[in-house]
Amino acid sequence: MAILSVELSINEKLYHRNPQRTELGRNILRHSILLLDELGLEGFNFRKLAERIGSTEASIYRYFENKQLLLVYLANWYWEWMRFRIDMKTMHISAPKEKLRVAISCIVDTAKRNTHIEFIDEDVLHRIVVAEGAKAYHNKEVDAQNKEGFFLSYKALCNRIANIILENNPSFPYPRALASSLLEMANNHIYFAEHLPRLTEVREAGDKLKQVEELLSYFAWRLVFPQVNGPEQELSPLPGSEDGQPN
Amino acid sequence: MAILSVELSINEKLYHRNPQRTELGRNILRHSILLLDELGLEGFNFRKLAERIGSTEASIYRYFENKQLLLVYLANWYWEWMRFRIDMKTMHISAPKEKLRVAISCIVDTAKRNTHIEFIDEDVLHRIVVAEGAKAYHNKEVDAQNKEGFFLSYKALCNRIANIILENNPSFPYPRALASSLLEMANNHIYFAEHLPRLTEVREAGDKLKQVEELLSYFAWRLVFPQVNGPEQELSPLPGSEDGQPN
DNA sequence: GAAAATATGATAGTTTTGCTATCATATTTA
DNA sequence: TAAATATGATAGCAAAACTATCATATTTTC
Repeated sequence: MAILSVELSINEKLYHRNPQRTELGRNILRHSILLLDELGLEGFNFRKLAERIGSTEASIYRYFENKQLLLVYLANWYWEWMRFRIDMKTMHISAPKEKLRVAISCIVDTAKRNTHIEFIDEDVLHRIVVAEGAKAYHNKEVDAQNKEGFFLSYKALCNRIANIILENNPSFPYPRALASSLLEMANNHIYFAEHLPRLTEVREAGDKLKQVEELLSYFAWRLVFPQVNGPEQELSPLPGSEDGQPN
Repeated sequence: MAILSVELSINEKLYHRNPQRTELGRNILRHSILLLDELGLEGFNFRKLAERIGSTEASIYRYFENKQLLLVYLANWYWEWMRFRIDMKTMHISAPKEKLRVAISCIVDTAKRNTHIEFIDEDVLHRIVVAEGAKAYHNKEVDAQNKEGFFLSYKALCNRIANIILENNPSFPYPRALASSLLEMANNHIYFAEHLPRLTEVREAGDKLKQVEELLSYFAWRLVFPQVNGPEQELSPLPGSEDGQPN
């Protein structure tokens, strides 16, 4: 379990002052993650965050223009981190199928990290991305923000996964669409299992992340290799258990 | 082109006063859709809406508790409307494949309506659902709101589609997950094509909705009928055109 | 058709959010 | 040691997110 001191590179236009470089900045990152998790984006604001870390609103505004951009920053951090993990874990693999399997396990975040970054709680950040991530790009400023490169990390991540898909099937017609759909599905089904279980077969009980991984594998395999049935081992990931849940 | 005067039934807990029943209520619905489309959820508020329709903030609060619940109301309206369309258009069909094809065309909203409701601009509402729909359930109150039944329409819709999937393949292990994923994918890929085109193969040019329909069909067919290739006609919906778009 | 109930508008006010400005002081860097 | 930079303290403002009250329509009911 190494301590990663390498700074992830995040688009500089996302902040006024680089939060990874100062004590206050790292405090803002650490506690914004915790507070966003507690309150949700709508309940969260810079005043509460300042209070929590014993600083002032004005100081926080010196780092981030507003909470939406802080969210975009955190999302970028997550996307960069996921791409880094995928690269790390697929680098030495040559078999395309195994690469795809590993990528999917990174997407659902089951590929347990052997690295930690002191000021980012990755599990809590994962929850935030699951619950609030889509809000990073669902707003009226998307086009302007996209022009500034705020979503380059997401696109690079998507592209990385799309390439692995193409390595498996060079004539697959929708590599990017499948990649982005796998990314979105991972978040959605984790969220649905917890809050709107009627929208998915993934169950809160047991290892939810493992189930999501199986779901994504099932989809990816059937789509990318139309005649085959699954990532070597399983044929039908989930027994069609009659659900007893009412919600 | 009939005028539908039937009131869609929306969970009564979503409003204080039924907006479909009064002139002001219908004005709120009509103009909230237009204004949400213009400003996005974050830029939208009841003051601006009141100004737009020549009423007052207080009057609008007599109908809806806040803008988030108004959004949930509109989303419910959309879900109910989609389910109604699917039922209408599949009712007389007995072939499961054809049912699924029709359902998908309803999901992406290409199944052009032959009905209109005077105070709802369905095309604009569709844009709102695409851009803001996910915010209806991504908030800290989901669990409480779910308990109140605010998402019953979405679940019923998802269930409807899941049943059509099962009619096509009774042993398909993820009918609900596929149904909700198709619903989410429809919105996402329309949005991506417009704002983040690197995340999808769907192109802004040409008939975007038709392309999304082909994408969803491709996915659904490969998943539900693993040996077959598409909804009768096409084998490979999109030629792998090298993309010249930079975003 | 009068009385009662209900809906709207007008106005005002409260609290919270989102954000900017200024100044003093601490800390770092040159 | 001087200069630059970062933070904290404080203040303030405009807008958002409501709530309350009262007068006047309008509708409903008896």
